[in-house]
Amino acid sequence: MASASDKKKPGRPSDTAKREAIIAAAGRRFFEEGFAGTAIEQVAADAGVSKVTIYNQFGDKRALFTAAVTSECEKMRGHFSLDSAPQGTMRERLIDIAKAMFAFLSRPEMIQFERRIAAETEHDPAVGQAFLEAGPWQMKAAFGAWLAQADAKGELAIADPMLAAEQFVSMTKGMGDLERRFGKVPSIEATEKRITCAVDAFLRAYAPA
Amino acid sequence: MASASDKKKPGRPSDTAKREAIIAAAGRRFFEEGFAGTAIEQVAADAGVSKVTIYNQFGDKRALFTAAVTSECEKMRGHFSLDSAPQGTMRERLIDIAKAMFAFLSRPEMIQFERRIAAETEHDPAVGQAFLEAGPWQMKAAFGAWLAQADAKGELAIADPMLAAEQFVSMTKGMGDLERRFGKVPSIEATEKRITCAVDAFLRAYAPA
DNA sequence: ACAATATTGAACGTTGCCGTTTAATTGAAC
DNA sequence: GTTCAATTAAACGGCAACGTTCAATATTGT
Repeated sequence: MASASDKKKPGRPSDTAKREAIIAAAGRRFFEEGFAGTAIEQVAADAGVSKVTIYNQFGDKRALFTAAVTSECEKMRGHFSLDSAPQGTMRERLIDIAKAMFAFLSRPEMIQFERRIAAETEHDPAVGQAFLEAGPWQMKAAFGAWLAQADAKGELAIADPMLAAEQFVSMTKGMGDLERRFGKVPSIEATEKRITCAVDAFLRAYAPA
Repeated sequence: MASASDKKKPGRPSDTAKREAIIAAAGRRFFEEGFAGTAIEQVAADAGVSKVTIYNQFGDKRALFTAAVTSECEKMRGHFSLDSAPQGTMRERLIDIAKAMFAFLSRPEMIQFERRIAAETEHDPAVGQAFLEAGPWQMKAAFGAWLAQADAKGELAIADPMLAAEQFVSMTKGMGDLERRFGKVPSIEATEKRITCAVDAFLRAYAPA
């Protein structure tokens, strides 16, 4: 039986390459200039596309925005993995994980993206929800499971892994990402120190008996 | 000798009450709708003032924005104090402080303000800098001093109080303020548990020998 | 009273931008 | 080649908003 997707529409098909170019250009503009500050004609120019094509494919400025957001969220989904460095002592492994996390989270594009999503959440809560599900919550679940496994193996003594995961991530970030969000780039040394001290504090708090 | 401020300009003086009303209205609009999304005529209407008055007093839309930001930062400056509950055990005191901090930081106006400042920092780094100095950095210094005092009295064993202050604040916030920034309001119970567990972890990590 | 400045309401020019329309072209499928 | 739909450039209507100008009025110091 032929499914609905088998129905080949007659005529010229829409150019998917252009569609992707549009979404990419829209993301760049939206996450840099904001929603109200972005002109669709500028997006069209960036994508090398006519403005009418955008309206034909997305219909609306807000629809284009949500398309850009969901695209970015999909790119983010599962982008962070914990398979880095399963070797070494627990302290070394935690430091590696913390470094990878911090590096992933403090990329300029990520900071930019978070800023805009947060600002836009006020008018469209669904945007914030989508981001939370695609990013932070997935990361928390993955790392929480990792900690639960460490607890089961007796390498750590953690009663509530999900909460400990939050504490760990929060401590490694410290005020670092906050400062970044407000324009100050922390030095390498400060970041290193922050991470190692956070790991040490975490280990003192959750060392097995 | 007469200073420059003694020079009284002839003619009608500018109405300071109106000026404050303008700044207040501008803050409300800017921090709710964003810079690009705010219409000066709307600000004028909110403040019960003519649009020309705004341009006479501030000259520019961006100047009005920075005036609103600095005003808000001044209101924030020193608004948070640590004199709450100097009684009780260390655990009780820390819990009280953490609750006060979290309550202060997760007020809707504060979340809104942070969102907009972060978004605007991209185009005007001075805005982010001003916010950091008026808010987070002052708070960190105050609480760091508090921890150093506790260390001196032997109630805690903290080598680097400033860094420990970051860790404490970060843990008590956990993902709470992040979720708030993206639209999810955490439940009272979750917040309470997060705070007490953070305090306990902090005490395990920094208990005196 | 007078001079000097503030404030106001209204209107204006300009710009930017959303969303639509039109006519013409291009490209794929049959 | 025909047919159907996507794409394009250009132009338009309309709207919102910035910033300015102007004449009239209000408010203060001398």
